[in-house]
Amino acid sequence: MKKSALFDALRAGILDLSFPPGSALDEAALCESYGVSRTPLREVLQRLSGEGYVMLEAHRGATVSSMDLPVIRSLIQTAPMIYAAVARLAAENASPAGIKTLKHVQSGFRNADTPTEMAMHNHRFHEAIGAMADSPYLMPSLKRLLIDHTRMSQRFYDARTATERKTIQQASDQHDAMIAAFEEHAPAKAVDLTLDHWALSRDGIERFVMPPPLPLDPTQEIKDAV
Amino acid sequence: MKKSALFDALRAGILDLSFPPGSALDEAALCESYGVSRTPLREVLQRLSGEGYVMLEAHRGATVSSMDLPVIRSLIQTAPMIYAAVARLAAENASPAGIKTLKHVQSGFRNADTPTEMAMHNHRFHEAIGAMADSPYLMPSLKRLLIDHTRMSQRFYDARTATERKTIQQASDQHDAMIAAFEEHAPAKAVDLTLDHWALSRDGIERFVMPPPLPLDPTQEIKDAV
DNA sequence: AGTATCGAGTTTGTATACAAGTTGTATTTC
DNA sequence: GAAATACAACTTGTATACAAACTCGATACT
Repeated sequence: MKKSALFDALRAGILDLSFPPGSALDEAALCESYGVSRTPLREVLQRLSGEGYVMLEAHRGATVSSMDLPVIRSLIQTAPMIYAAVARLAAENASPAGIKTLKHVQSGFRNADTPTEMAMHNHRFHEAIGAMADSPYLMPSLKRLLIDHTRMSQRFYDARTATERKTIQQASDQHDAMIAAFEEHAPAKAVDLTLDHWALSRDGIERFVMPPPLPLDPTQEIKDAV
Repeated sequence: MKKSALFDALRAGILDLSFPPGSALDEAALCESYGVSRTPLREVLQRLSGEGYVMLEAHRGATVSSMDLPVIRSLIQTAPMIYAAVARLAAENASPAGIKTLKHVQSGFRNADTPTEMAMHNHRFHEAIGAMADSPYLMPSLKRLLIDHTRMSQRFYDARTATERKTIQQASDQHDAMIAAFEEHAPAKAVDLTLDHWALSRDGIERFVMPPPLPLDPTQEIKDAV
């Protein structure tokens, strides 16, 4: 069980940006802090690489997958299509068991109180939709998508203004509506809701990519940037 | 380089069905025959598992991913959508370099003389389209799809009748037409051609899933089934 | 006779030692 | 003083030995 704990820890750390995109992962240090030897650690890194969390280059170690501009462009271009396709299948294949886990995850999402926790529950929510869609071929893309989407939405859930809090509430309501659409096997409705949900999320991504401009006073600027 | 050779060998063996779906892969035996120790072999298996070639269960070793009926249903349901999406992006993002490799792979496809070689070149052809589409989020699904599609199309390229040979010729012509559509940045055209191409392939899959009925004589039937 | 339990044998998982490769620094040369 | 090369330190890759888990057959019990 030690190995899976290590896997989950690294995965969570990458998703919540404690391991920043592009940063190098030191084998020795990770072995030390998780108390495993290099063999299982390396197997974990291989798995993480297979799922798109890290990049593995020969003789050069592991680095957290980057999130540069072309990647973000790709995400915005591809995400709605994949989410919509998954939603359609989920509505078609919805099972009582699937709906139940979905409701459970969603209640966890509603009760979350830190931005990171919200982002993680949102991740699980959409992963659960993928599981219900039950398509071994779409799942890999969905998972890949969710990695970057979750990383970018860290800012989304860090609500600072009343407007932002309202937006989050809106996203949560959309989750509920989506569950209802799945439950009544309404693919078209599920797709529409999913696209609305995506549109909402897009704004958060834009805030992540283009943060508010720094103050014009240079000394202030340096202080804020740290 | 030994490790990547091992990876390619296993990958090719799985795609051409020399390792049948569902069969177990013995670590010791593979180490023996490829002359590597278990550590790199296991890393290769991890990678293959990440890409969907094998299933890895704890304390239970690696098995070649199966191709049971639900999976095939999923494939038929999902494939056209993914292929179409990839084709659209490929047409939009087509680059001279991408077109060049596509033409190269296609000439290899035309000159292939065994069913396996044809299936492999077809695999590479569609992988090259995926590369040109340049979407890190669609690629994983495309690759997953191609694994099973290639395994199922082994029968497709094993032409026994004049009709079957004609069908293969038709598929090859479609490849050429698709390249042309990419080259002139015509997404709609590329999508249409891709869907036609898929329709053709579907018949081959049906022949794979539902082989011609066995003779009615029971003794004959048992002999053939072995 | 059927089922449950124990144990030998086999297979998988982990740790560690060693080999090979890469990076960065220092020294030498132009 | 700048550039190139060689060396040293460090990081990654591989082999092997050992530990843990599972399988399957034999024996005992219901």
